Amino acid sequence: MSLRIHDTATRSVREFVPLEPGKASIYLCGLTVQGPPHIGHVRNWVTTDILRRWLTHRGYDVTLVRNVTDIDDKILIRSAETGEPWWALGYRNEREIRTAELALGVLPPTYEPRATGHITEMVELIQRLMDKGLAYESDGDVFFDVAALPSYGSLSGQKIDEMQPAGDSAGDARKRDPRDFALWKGHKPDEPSTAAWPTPWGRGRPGWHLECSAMATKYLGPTFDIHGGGLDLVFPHHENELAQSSGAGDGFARYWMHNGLLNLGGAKMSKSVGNTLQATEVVKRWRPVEVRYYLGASHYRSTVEFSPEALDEAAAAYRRIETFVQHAGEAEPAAELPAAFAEALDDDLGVAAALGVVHSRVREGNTALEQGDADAVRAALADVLAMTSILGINPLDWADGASADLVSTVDSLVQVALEQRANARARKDYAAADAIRDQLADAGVIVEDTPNGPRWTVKHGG
RNA sequence: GGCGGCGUGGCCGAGUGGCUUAGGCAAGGGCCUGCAAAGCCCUGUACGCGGGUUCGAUUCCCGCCGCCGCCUCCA
Repeated sequence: MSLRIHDTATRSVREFVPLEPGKASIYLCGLTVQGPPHIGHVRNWVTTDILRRWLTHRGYDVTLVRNVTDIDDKILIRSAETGEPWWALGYRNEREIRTAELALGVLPPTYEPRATGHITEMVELIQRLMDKGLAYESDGDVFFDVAALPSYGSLSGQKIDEMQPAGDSAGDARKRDPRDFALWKGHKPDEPSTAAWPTPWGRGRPGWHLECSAMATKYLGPTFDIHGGGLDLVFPHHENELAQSSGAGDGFARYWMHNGLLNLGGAKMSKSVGNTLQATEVVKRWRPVEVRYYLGASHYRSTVEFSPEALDEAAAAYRRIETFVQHAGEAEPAAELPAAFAEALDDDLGVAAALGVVHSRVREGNTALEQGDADAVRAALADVLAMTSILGINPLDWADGASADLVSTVDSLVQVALEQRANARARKDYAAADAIRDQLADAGVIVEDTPNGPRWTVKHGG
């Protein structure tokens, strides 16, 4: 079977057939860098990361573009409030993205373009829309003429006449229609002069939707495979992107993938609501790999109500896998994945079902371990490593970075203690034996007895 | 008002017109063990409510209730 993914535009699961054989192009809407990333954003990255790893495993050469919106109303407002230059604010938060991404094992995008670096492309796109009669200039601003594009609303299923006219911009007298949206915003006197660029229609800055159309097309071409983002972006953002690009004559995205939102306290985690949990904070309380397991474990299209208890459970589930890997010795990751695992991921990225397969193999591996069936242990381990690598949670990749020398040294020291403990146990002085074990535990070394003698591991925090 | 989604056993979370009806966490019992830990085995019989279709529905249809998202900046 081949990969099938849910496409918002058709509201159905469709077989993924790339534009070019052997290649997959993905555009993901990134952050507006008014603030640091929260774990709702991280969930989106983890989903995309798994998709990317899966496509790569399937033999596709993946190009992933995730933009940075580094100029927008909110950034300027925030800058005005704090006195920090808008661009400094943007760079600072952009660095936070990279930090969080790195911590969570999310592979960095192929390209990560900033909006302000693509003004030329945006102006060209506006010009094309103007030439087609789909955009008009009005008192320094340039708007998209929604009524001139009959297909407007097709992505989100919105009926244009049923839309609730609301919001500040709806009543803008410069618009021909309240639903028209800004492609370009004329410079206002109270805004910094650095936040304005020259255009045929005067100085100003780009509208949010325009940025993505321009950047996606620049790096992926007029038509590309997958456009991703959070469910909250379907309307108006993605609808407007589609209107701009298709209006200009580009094919644009062939599949629209939207991930469900992460809720906190019963409401969508968002900067506007203020119920955000910063990625850096979560990673302090749980190991990053555990957070990654948690965020990836439920289906990407479902809503997740964030809860510390659920994250604890996810962490326990991950540790079960990790413990097996630690006990199982060594093996090369399997060249071929278990069929059920592959089928689960092919079915619209069924990570939860795929994890079920991982845990089944772990149980089989543990049984083999108990029975001393080395071949079966190795086979199970090989499968587990291969599967967890696809999901970005291979315990070996997340192992603490102690050098081999250090491990060897600690092992020698622990062996000395274990010898004393063995002596104590031999003379049935269990109080002394347990004292040694407790002391090691205090030092972070967990000792477990097995039929083949004691083994030790370093305790994980959290 | 319009568009879309969700409600599964103590918890998280897949899934399916009937088949032994995922997986994890927690709980109880057992095995192993000096103890502990890890692990293995067993147990729990769930699908918001009310109708309908069907030989049979948690799964399809209708209604209702509850929750969430979008229609305004938001991954």
